[in-house]
Amino acid sequence: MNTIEIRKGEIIQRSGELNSKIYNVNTGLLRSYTIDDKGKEHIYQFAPEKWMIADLGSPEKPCQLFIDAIEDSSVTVFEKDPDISPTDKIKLTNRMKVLQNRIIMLISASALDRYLHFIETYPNIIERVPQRMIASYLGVTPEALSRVRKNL
Amino acid sequence: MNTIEIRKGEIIQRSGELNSKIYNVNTGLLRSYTIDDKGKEHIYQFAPEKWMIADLGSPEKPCQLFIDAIEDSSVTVFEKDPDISPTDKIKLTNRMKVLQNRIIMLISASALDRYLHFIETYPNIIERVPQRMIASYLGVTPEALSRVRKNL
DNA sequence: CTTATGCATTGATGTAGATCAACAGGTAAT
DNA sequence: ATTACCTGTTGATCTACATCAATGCATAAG
Repeated sequence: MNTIEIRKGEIIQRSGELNSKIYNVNTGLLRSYTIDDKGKEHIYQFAPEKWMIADLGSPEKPCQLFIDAIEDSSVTVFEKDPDISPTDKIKLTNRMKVLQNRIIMLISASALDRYLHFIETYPNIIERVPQRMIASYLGVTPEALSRVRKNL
Repeated sequence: MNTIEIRKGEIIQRSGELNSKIYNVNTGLLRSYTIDDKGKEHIYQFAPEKWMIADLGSPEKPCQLFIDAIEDSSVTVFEKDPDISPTDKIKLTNRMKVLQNRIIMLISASALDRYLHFIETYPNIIERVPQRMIASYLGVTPEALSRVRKNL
């Protein structure tokens, strides 16, 4: 468990690598994402201050997510430890709530509704992230998001 | 922590209710789902033997998921306890891996690919569940899934 | 047997969002 | 200042999937 500085654009985990770390963001902003066979990025998660970010696969298996910094960041690195603290437990639960909501949005809501839900859930992130990344997170194209926004 | 029997079709949790329970399936098959404003179901999770199922929102807030039994089932009921055992921790981690994969599928894969991924991940569930429920899980209509299957 | 209910399939048509392409402003590098 | 790059926007077209509606086929109920 140590703290490291990551500069904007720096990749700290690549798809296919082995990795047993969980990152806790102190300052800045990270993201995790996949790159599909057409070279297209699909963002899985944003992690601003106080959020955890990791590929949750088994430590001995190659992970499927890239993680990099959208802003210069300071993160604390943990091992994927079977022993977790009560605080981390709460975070884990919160994280799962987010996943739950997101899946529901993805299977049931239009691009517009997903966007509205997003700005409600992450009001602070919108200004810090390029629009195309939000589109990626929402599972739509940047063009589609631009058109959604045009209609307020 | 006690064990209860649930008959096929029985609803053990409704959207809007307060609920602080986590269900561990011993035998049978449960599902959780939402119903949108058009009355359409969107399945969030299937839970066969040895799986956990719950709405992970705060215990004091109304939950958003329905949970019912697709088959006669026997389930063990737990409180959403901040203290979890190492075994449960592993289950929780597995659960999050599933969520991760599912989100990636939803934001990046076609109906066909999602279906292929599904039968790979849950080969045993396909035969036990009506096709329209799988469609719901995949976030497509039954008609669309039927057409996907027609092309092998 | 007859009727009813639920599921899968098929066809016709509609539409949200993808794709492709061009263009405009902003910022960084030379 | 000039070039290059990146992001967002807008338009034209395409397509995957939704929607609506009808049909067949089971199993269950009278």
